[in-house]
Amino acid sequence: MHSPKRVLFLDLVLTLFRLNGLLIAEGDAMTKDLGLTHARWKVIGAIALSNAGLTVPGIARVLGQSRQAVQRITDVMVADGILVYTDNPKHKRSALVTLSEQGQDTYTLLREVQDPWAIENTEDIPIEELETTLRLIRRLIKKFN
Amino acid sequence: MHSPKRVLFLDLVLTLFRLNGLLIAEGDAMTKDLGLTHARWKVIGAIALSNAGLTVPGIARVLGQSRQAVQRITDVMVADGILVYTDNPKHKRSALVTLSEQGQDTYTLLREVQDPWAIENTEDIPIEELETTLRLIRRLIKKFN
DNA sequence: TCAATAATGACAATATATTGACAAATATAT
DNA sequence: ATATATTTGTCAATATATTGTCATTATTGA
Repeated sequence: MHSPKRVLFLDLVLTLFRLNGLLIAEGDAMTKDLGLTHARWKVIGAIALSNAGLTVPGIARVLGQSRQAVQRITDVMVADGILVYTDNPKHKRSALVTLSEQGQDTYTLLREVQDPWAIENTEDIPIEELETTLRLIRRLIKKFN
Repeated sequence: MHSPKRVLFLDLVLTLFRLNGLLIAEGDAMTKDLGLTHARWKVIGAIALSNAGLTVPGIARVLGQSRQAVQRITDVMVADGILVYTDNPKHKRSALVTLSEQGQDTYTLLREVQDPWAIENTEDIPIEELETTLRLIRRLIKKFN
């Protein structure tokens, strides 16, 4: 029994792996001069895109990574003065991770390269397709959570 | 100036990172009993989905990874008897990576869990949305290649 | 309320991946 | 053809990520 949907989906999964790698490479190239690595700009991006504050495990969930991996990199970034652990009213031990002043400066610089990049690469893509894709990705995330 | 497309895209990127992690977790859970890790089933999947043969750098390109990382894991898998390096008529040094008999058996077992998984998780998703998404992802890959 | 369950920080061991470098093979352009 | 650029295998150093464990804190359900 042939199921084109099955093949489509497995193809999509493989393609997502590939895009994931390419996006990381794009980001690394983009942030080379800012002294960032993908482990770092991912964390900064996750914090920046969050409305409420994020804890270390929260960042890990957003990024689809283990909390230990995120903890490791946030510890280094706090030591480097890019991030700050701030009191979390909802949890005694699990601090909120926020951008320090220096971190905000870094984020500003990041935006200066990231925004044109985002605009340039979506120029020829209809907004409806972006929305359909984002909705589908979110739907899959919900399944796998 | 607000650009909803820019935000949409950055959101999509972050969401893709997350799905990437969840897909790896899904695959690892699915293949736990087969003695596979994501580094391994990704390689098997890439080979299986390729029509022509794949070299180590070819697999790396498909997976969006460094060729060195793939070389490392294929070396181990060859030592374990899952993969075989076979003559590449098009290149003197760069062998084609193929499944051994044992590797094909493993792939059969993989399919037995992967297929139902793929079917189950696309049941409620219209094929048009899958196609739109796959097309968009491919379009992005082309940009970043 | 309070017992059971889940989430979290911390630490360690291991696996996986990137980056850089070099020589050999291949592809490209002129 | 042939010089130039790219690709590839290999090795090494380093960065990043996962997995497992345990004590502590939060959350949930009865």
